[in-house]
Amino acid sequence: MRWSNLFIPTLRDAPAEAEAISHQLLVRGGFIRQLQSGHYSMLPLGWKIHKKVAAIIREEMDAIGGQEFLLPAMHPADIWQKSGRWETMGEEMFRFVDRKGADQALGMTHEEVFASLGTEITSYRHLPQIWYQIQTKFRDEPRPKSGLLRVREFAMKDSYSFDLDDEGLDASFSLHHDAYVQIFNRLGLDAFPVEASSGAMGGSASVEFMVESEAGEDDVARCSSCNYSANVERASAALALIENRSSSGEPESFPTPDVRTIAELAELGHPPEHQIKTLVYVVDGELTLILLRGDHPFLEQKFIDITGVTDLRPATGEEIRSALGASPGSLGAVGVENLPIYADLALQDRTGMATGANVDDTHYSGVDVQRDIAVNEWVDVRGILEGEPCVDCGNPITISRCIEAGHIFKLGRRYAEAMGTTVLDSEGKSQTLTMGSYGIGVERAMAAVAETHHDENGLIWPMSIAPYEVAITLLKTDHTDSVDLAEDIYKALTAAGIDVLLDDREERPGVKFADSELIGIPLRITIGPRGLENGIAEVNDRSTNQKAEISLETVVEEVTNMVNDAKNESF
RNA sequence: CGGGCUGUGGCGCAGCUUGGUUAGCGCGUCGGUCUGGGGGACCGAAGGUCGGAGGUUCAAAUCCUCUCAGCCCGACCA
Repeated sequence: MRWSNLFIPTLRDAPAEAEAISHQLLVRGGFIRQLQSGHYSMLPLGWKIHKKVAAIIREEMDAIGGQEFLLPAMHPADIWQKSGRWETMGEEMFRFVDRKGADQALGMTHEEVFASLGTEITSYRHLPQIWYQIQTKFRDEPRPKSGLLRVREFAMKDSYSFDLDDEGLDASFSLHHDAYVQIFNRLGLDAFPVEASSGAMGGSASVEFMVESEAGEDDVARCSSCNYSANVERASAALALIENRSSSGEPESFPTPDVRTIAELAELGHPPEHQIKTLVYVVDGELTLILLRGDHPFLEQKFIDITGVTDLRPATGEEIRSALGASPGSLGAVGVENLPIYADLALQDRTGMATGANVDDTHYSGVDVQRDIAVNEWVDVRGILEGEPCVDCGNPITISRCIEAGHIFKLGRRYAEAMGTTVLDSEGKSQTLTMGSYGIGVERAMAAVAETHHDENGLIWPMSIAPYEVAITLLKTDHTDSVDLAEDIYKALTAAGIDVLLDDREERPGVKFADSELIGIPLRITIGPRGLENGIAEVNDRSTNQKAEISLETVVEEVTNMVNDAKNESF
């Protein structure tokens, strides 16, 4: 294409509201524009990348036997009511009523619809099936942010596997796992799999594909030496050994006026690791105590995943006072018998602990957890800390910020059961299918690439998804020989199947260089009188900043090879 | 939902405290001249309901009230 005919509205300054670097560069480069918070228009340049990302995903899904569908974005309420998610999805699902008075929703994901279609699989002989689509999802996010990273309307590749048994599901899951590795590799994303929480999707296991980036929203714990990696929402760590302090025969109360926090109690000679933190939550409507070591944060997601509760919120001050008779700061579980008590595993066998006495301004010391507290259930609900020992090998854990680029789930039979997705097995008996679901957000993948592939001059797209593979920068538009040469090279490269952008605008060279770097075209051929005289063209590599002077005789062939090499490199 | 910030041509901003000609500046855009290997110079021009509504006032971008939108932090989130 000729740049002079294209709509590529580049900006010198990023809009003030853009903070994430991917957001700034995608707007400045003329790839996207915001319509409203969380909704972006794809401009021609952005849409070209979008299509290339989607094409890679399609190739890899097809390669594992996936079949492409396209399902409606708008759903009747009843399929969501069948799975129970009409209620549980809450405000995140866009809902409205049509003219007939029927409840409608905009699809945030498609387990229900695909599982319904799956009822037409009638025999085990037709299994396994892998079905997918690349389609628009709508989610009323409480806070869209960072440009394309978290939006309310986006294209998602979502796929769904149907199998008879767990072995089949494992196989389908593993195929997706490998396909995802391949997809992210081809996108130029350094994504790694981590154990994840399944959240609202439910199911037995899930793996997220993470790309390390400050712009991300997840924290991932990784072992510095072995392969252990997990989202902190479910990560575990071994405990560094702590010597128990001795306990006397029974807890002793002592006055603690104005002591409200772990830190304040620590000043009185009770370090955080020798304290019990008592949290009061309302769990599915029931007031509940959750105990942790003083220095350990509580991770609600781990609690939800372990207990399977659906509704969890901190208790209010009044609720706490009426149940325990004291205010936060002096709470404890010693002697509490009428409330359920969950305790973190780190408190097991601990003695000589300090905790609130359920009397304002009073604490206990010498608490023996086993002896003095009626723990109903021991659970791993603490957030792990940087540097703690790995559960597998004992080496220190590091925690890093990541973008969740993909997430794959073993769903089990939950949705198939709700939708009646059954087949007859080899013995003629009806069996409910087991499902997996697997997602990649297309725009988020673009943003993740932008977030990790840029320099001070702009974006640096990998060859595999670059909007144009080669830019021809024509320095002097009134120099006939240059124009003719640029046209010839443009035609020859295009004929060789290369995506070429001919910058034939009547702009000064500096503007053209700056623009081609901003929009991140991987290779640039510079054509000008000076090179012409010497029979050479200058070829610049955007990622390495290397320049080569190549004879005009061979430049088409060499650039073609460079493009194809770069495309194959990431396979 | 809680906290903070911001809305003035396509983009970035000033003006607001202390109300007062025709609302400025840079970038970009259009026409022209000179230029031409890293966002060039000069001349000329177009483009603005100052987010919206109401109010105070002789007079409102500026003061008051309400409201809408956007961004950031938190909560929340496949």
